[in-house]
Amino acid sequence: MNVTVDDELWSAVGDPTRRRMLDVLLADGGGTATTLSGQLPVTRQAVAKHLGVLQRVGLVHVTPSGRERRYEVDEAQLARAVAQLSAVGATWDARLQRIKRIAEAIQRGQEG
Amino acid sequence: MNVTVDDELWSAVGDPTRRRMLDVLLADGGGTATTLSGQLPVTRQAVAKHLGVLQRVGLVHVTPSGRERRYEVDEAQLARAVAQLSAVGATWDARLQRIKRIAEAIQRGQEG
DNA sequence: CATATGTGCAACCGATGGTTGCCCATTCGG
DNA sequence: CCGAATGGGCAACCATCGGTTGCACATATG
Repeated sequence: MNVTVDDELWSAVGDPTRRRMLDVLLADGGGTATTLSGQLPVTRQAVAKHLGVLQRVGLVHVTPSGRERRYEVDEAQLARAVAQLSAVGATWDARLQRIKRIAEAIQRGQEG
Repeated sequence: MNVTVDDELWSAVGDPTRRRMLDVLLADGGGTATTLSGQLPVTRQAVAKHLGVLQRVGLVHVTPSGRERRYEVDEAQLARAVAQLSAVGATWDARLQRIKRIAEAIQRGQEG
């Protein structure tokens, strides 16, 4: 019954800036720290740190080319992250449903 | 097409300890800072801070009774949080699907 | 009334997200 | 070929946050 989420993966997508970075990367099909920072309200260095985090958990992979380092989303890993999000959501949903059923049962008992 | 998630609500459920707290609260139907800290690997004070965060975003509400302060999950707000989680998941899913379709189209073009 | 128990508040610590500043590498133009 | 422009890495620094300890305060309870 434990939620048992991979906290690393979750906290990687837990940061708002990182979520937006993933968004931009998905929309543009990849990018560099510099191009990303141009589309986000943070500096290149901040973006670089986030890219490091995303890379460590495998959500992006990097391809050096000349003096650039192009980052792209690892689709399989992002799919895993999505699965975990919905797993937690499903767990809570189930508990809320159960509580609702119990509450209704109690009400029926009091009415009857 | 922006993800437009309520960052406050997301980051509230983004913390692993807070997720576990919500879990315990749902399982037990509520609790105090002291009872919660007994079921979690953190001190009462840490739990109290987290309860403050959860209360500020409306995920729990408190009922003072004597010297105790009993906290319970606000089911409607948790349902909202769940909805947001699945919304982000759905967005990413959709983008991954689109990328997949494009990739297949390119491959067909190269083959043909 | 005295003591045990539940909370709150404050100081402190380490990790993290963010910044600025500087230096190195590669590319590009005269 | 050499110098400027551009992309990137590294380090110092700051604020916030999750966590701790310590202490003071309020309320039950003997």
